[in-house]
Amino acid sequence: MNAERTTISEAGTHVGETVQIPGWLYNMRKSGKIVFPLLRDGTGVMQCVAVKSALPENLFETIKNLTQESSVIFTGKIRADERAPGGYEMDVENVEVVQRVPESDAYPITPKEHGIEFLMDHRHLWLRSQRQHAIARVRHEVVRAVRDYFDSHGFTLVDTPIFTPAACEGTTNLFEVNYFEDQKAYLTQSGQLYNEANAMAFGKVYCFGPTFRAEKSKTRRHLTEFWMVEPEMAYADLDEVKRVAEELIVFIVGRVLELRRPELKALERHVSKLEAIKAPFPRISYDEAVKILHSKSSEIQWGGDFGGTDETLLSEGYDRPLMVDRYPTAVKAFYMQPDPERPEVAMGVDVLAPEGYGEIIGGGQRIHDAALLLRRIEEHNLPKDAFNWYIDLRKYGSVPHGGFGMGIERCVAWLCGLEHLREAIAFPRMIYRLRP
RNA sequence: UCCUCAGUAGCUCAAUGGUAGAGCAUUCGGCUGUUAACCGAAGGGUUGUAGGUUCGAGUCCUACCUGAGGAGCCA
Repeated sequence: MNAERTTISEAGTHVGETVQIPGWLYNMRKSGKIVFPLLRDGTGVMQCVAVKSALPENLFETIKNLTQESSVIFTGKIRADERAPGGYEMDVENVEVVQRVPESDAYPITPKEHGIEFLMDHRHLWLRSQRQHAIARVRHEVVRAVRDYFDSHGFTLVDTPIFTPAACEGTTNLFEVNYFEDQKAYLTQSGQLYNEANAMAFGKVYCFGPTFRAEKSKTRRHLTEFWMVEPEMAYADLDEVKRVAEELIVFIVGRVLELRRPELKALERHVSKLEAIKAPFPRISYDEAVKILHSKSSEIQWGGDFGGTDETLLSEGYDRPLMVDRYPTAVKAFYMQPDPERPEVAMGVDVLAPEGYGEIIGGGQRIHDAALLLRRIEEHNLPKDAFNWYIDLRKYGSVPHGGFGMGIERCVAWLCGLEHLREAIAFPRMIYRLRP
């Protein structure tokens, strides 16, 4: 039989034709002399129909005795049917069983409920479920939108190293690795410092890759390995950083709404919440944020950083991402440009996603004055020698510049309405989970 | 590192200190339009580990292990 091979997503273009679809058995409902195998092929799930009277005896028995997640190649005629969830069904004419999962070692993830521990232990199989499939496709769309946005706005992709000789910020939250016999290296927690060098070479750059934080955080908002996109722009001030961050988010949300509606529906995401994401985003200062928090009976003191609850309290008053700028210089990184009119606050901005999803973007304007940068490095007790190259950037044609980092998983979790970041990446790495 | 909660059948969960049970999954039987299909039957257990209290512990106590949620820290 030489039927044309196709996919479930393309089945609608083959109505009336006999085609071949390779995939896996997702589930099967049986009713005596008629069975309904659900075929999954990575592009979708399609209900097939096998009728005993229309098939050779042994073929019908083969189909009827298939087990969940067995790999199969179904051949049959595509038919539009209102009763089918996807709109199309296949009347099965033949099946090639590539590998039949034995009953003695049945597929562990059944169509019923499972606990998170079990599912995380079987993450390599859990990815086959429709929900995980939808999340992965939204993530793909987010990544594609990020790249399209920067690629079409004059940014050059210049990726930064994963191995770094020293910390960008503190040293306590870095993963240390042996670098041959006598050296230590650290896994990057941000490409920003190198990004600044790249920005002085190319004007506008971005890097996009995994970052690592050895913080012992055990919450739904933390991973030890996550993906971050970081743009950096020469001749950009804080307002420009905020403008780009806003434009990027609006672009991403628009793309996901345009191309991933079926996935959002599968995730039961309230699309109206995402349709509200339009420029301009509300912009408030840290000072105002503290006042708002006090009015909501938070006990935050001026000078402290926001906790998870504070971020939720702040964002709940808005239907779109909230930009908070001018944090106390003391709680921010050493390279943050102080406000010339109020040196006690820094020209940094955090973007808090709505619905309590917290900080998805952090960034700001960097110090461009060599003397000030040197002073900050000393104040933070950082090893000056390690930063000589970074200080060079202020010696040879220094310009005001800035950028930000956006956490991909937090962005995906927000767009998908996930309760936990661990579902936003295929194989999450968390403090107490390194497998599978 | 700290706080809270939880570990019972392959999975999700019940079980007043007194004979360990149900649903799903699996196997067998029934059903030609099912939508997490349904109906009937069967098999399936060292109750996370080690101690302790008790006539008797899944249940109470101690320690440890594993996991979950949170705090601090952070995207």
